[in-house]
Amino acid sequence: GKPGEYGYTPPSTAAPQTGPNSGRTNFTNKQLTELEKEFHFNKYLTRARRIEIAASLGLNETQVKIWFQNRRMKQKKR
Amino acid sequence: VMILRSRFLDARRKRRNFSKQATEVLNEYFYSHLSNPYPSEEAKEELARKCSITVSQISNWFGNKRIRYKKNIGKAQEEANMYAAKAA
DNA sequence: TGCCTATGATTGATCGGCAG
DNA sequence: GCTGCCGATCAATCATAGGC
Repeated sequence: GKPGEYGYTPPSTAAPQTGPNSGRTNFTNKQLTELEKEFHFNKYLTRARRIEIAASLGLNETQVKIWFQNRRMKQKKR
Repeated sequence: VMILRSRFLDARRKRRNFSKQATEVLNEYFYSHLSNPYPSEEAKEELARKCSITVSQISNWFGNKRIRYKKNIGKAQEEANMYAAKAA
């Protein structure tokens, strides 16, 4: 979702490219387990490590990058 | 779909509704700032004290309220008028 | 007791702003 | 000029609470 000016936002009419929501990724349990394991080892990823993780889990770099970003924010919240 | 929701078995899922007084305070703030229902960090802290809940819970409440209000502008109008009258 | 709606929490992804 | 991160938010969804 995109944050923005408060007001009515018409539902997106974009056709789902793949799966229920083309926009939201549904990570598998295995992917989450591996990402979590990596996070406990390193809170930040280097470009090289990110590419490695993404490839091994069948995800793209952006998904891995965003996951770590959200994970850090989650940890900070508690 | 067999997506293991085991991760959702998080204890935090065992929520409890906020007190009626807390909801009153939150709704009063929301409807009196309807044109820009985004409380500052300071405002959130004050609301958190008044409602005896955490700042994160205040953020969650406003996040849910903003989205759900927009999806029901018509139905929520009644609630909006109620709090507008209360404010006046 | 069962079902449906209300509601708090979670999370992948986006937006604006800042730093390198 | 471009990329990553932070903080806040969005939007969809989950799971339970509450009402009938």
